[in-house]
Amino acid sequence: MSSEKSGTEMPCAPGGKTRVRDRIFETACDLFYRHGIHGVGVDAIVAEAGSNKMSFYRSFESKDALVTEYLREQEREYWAWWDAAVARFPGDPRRQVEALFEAQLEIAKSNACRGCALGNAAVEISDDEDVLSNLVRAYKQQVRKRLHGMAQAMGARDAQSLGDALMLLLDGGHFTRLIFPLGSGPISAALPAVRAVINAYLAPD
Amino acid sequence: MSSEKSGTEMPCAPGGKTRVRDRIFETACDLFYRHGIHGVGVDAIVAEAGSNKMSFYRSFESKDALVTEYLREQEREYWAWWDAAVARFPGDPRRQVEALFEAQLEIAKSNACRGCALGNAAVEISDDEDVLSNLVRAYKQQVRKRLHGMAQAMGARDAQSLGDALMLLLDGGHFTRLIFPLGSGPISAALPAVRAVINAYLAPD
DNA sequence: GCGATGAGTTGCCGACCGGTAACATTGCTG
DNA sequence: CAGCAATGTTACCGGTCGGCAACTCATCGC
Repeated sequence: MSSEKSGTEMPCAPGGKTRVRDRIFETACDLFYRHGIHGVGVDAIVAEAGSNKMSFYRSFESKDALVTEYLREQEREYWAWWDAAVARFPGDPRRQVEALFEAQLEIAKSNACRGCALGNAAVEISDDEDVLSNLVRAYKQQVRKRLHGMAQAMGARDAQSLGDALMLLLDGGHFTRLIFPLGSGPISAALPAVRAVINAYLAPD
Repeated sequence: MSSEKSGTEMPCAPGGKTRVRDRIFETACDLFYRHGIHGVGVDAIVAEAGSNKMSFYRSFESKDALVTEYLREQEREYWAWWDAAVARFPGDPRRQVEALFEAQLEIAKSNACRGCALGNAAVEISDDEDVLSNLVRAYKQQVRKRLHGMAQAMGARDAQSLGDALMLLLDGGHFTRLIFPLGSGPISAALPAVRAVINAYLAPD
């Protein structure tokens, strides 16, 4: 344990070769998302990935390290999704917010959707697990900050409040999606609600 | 296993005697709420309750049975809380909804608040755990139904949509409360958002 | 004082948890 | 082909999980 850290960067590193590490990681992400972090053991992961525990511990320091990486990956994907939705309407913050909720509804229609991975993790992890909870906290604060920024760009009367209201609607959609399948849940009412609160905060006093 | 079901109804049944079963149950509820269902073992419960495993299994059929009872109790308490908040403004559905969100904000100010126990359980339990997931599902449907009813009583243009929007705000508050402590989170923006969406759905169009 | 009942104690079970050692196998590359 | 790195196999460790048997102790009404 000196110069190299994990042997991930190989000299050869060919093209699309399916590394065992990647297979395990993707399987783990899938299982964590579907059954929760505490609900999935290392054995279940490697079995589902068609591998074994030794290969797991050659690629990951511990289960905890895997969980951390899982959350980081989820955050990465989430912001990529966010940026893609927002990028379609540059300079139009109101339309951007609507696009976010449209995209959320689209995702919610998938059977695999189980709401927000980061938010769900917040339910399972306790406050004394610093690394994980700080990660989730930072993510949520970033969501709040971005929504606040968009509300401000709209010229809202109280940008902080409008941003917070939008966040409630967003997370409400995530939370309810856990119970109501497909598009049958309250999440389908998100867009009109979004428009209503935006209108209220943009109305001339 | 024939006539009696659990031996709860005793012939003597004195006054305020602290039954071990009750002590264990209250401890379990507290721990489940704070650390999640999967995050608390039977040993931890009985240790915290100052009892032991045998006393536990004399009072409860299994941990699963305890969890079921925990969720039922949470539901009972939730509706009691709901009814109390609503009862202050009979015949005024709009004011009732506002009172609900006021009461939610009040609870959110407590350090012990970790959002919605039933909703949090939905994150941890998988769909194949029929008893639990059906219980949570029924609860959420009931929330939705009640909000729909209140929206209808207000004379909203689209009562279903308004009820769903309110539910998103309600559950959004629960979900965000897991991360943001005390009154520092977006939940403080719930009330103005509620008023905005209600206004929008009541506006003469 | 008696027995009934509730509750605590010790100890154990099989299963699974996260994690590891030693060894066998594959497969690519020089 | 040799050699080496990546992967798979088996067995194991200590700990904890949910759950149970057997015994003891305390209380309380008769």
